Amino acid sequence: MTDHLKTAARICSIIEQRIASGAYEDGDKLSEMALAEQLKVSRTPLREAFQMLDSIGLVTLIPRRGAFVKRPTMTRLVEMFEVMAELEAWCVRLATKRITAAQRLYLRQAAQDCDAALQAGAPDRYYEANNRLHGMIYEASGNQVLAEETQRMHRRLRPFRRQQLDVSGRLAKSMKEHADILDAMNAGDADRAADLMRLHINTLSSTYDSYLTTLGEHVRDNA
Amino acid sequence: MTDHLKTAARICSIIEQRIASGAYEDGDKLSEMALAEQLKVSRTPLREAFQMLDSIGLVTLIPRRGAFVKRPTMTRLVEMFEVMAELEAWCVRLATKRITAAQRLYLRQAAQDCDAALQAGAPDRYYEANNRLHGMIYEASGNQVLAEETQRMHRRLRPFRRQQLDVSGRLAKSMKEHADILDAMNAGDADRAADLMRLHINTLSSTYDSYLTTLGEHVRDNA
DNA sequence: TCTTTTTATATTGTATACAAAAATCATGGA
DNA sequence: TCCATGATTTTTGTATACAATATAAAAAGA
Repeated sequence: MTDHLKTAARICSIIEQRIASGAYEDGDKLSEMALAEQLKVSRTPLREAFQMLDSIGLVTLIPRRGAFVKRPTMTRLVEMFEVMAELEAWCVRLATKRITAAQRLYLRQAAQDCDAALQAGAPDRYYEANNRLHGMIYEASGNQVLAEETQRMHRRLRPFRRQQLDVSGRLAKSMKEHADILDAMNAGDADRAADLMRLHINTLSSTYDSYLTTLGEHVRDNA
Repeated sequence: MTDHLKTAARICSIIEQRIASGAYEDGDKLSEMALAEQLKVSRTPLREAFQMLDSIGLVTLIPRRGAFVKRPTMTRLVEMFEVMAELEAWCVRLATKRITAAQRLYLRQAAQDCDAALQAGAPDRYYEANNRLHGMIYEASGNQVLAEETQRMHRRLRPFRRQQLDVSGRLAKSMKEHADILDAMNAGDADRAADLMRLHINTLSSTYDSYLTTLGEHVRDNA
């Protein structure tokens, strides 16, 4: 293998997308032999991928029985966003108080890169800069464990994210929200920064609404 | 294998304990062949265990190079407790508003079982009932994802927990704190319940101080 | 003697082989 | 016809084999 970037992770991403896109339905059995042949890998790295998927809650591994698709319901997706919003809000609250001068510079740079990518209409660059901006806030929280957990939750939401161009000026709105959050941070207003972040994540979550249609599910009036 | 309870998890626990106890030092290379022979398993389940340990941050997996022990520093352990405290506080805040009648009953039962085990001087039963109590609060939050993440963090802290009998009336103090938290929940005072939970976790964290000595590390005046 | 290049050894990543358990199918009885 | 029991086939869990890379050791050159 010249992949260098391990096969299991690649397989994991593929199956992830299939689950998110609805190619697999909830409860579907993932046959090792069939998938191994289809994806041109042996069972060993495939089983590794299954474990990854299990750890992010997209499949259920039942001993001696196999891997079964666990497609998140809309309710569960909302719950993931609730957790995400709260984690990020906490990060930004801590970061407001603890951020270093260097981190502040990197953060400003990431925000500028977001802006530039938006102007240039380059969604890939926007995506990268946006991740860098959020990741920098996690780090600036000064709590490495919190940063890792938040990053993990971010990663878990990724497959359900619409990777589309800017529809209805959503990205522009995000930019404005970023600016407001950074302003609150610079002003040292941790509570406001946290509240703004919560709103920001909720705004993002609305872009996942399309998931609902592919799900054919009624939203429970919970959460 | 008649284990039924998968070997990888068992291996994972063993290595976990070795790391926590200081049998392995930070940075130690975990040789697959050597460990496989020592633990009487093949490389396959051993590598599974390595991945588990990687996912809970106790080893670093470097491609084509191997698994290396990543022993948490005291700072990191404190960070884990910070996250734990915040997650549990959030759980109890939500639970105060959302708990069902049935869950309230189970919660009360778990608290009584804690008490009974304490009176009987049965640490194993206390341990089980205590886990049940906390787990019930996670569930009662009504956010399944939050509950899972909190449970996960609880699991991660387990190897660093002193599994000792009641020293200096610590368990009795815990009991009182449980009672106060449940009182606040019953009174519908979410903020107070959350604050009390934070204090409760911080009390628990002090019992991990012994880790410091085995670590031979100076606590940074951070966090 | 020290550095660099080449060769040999050891270790990881992946594929395959084998054993045990589960699922499927078939047969037999009520 | 339906259910139960037993044989057959799949499928999973673990061990091993093989290929590719990294580590070490040795040899050559400065």
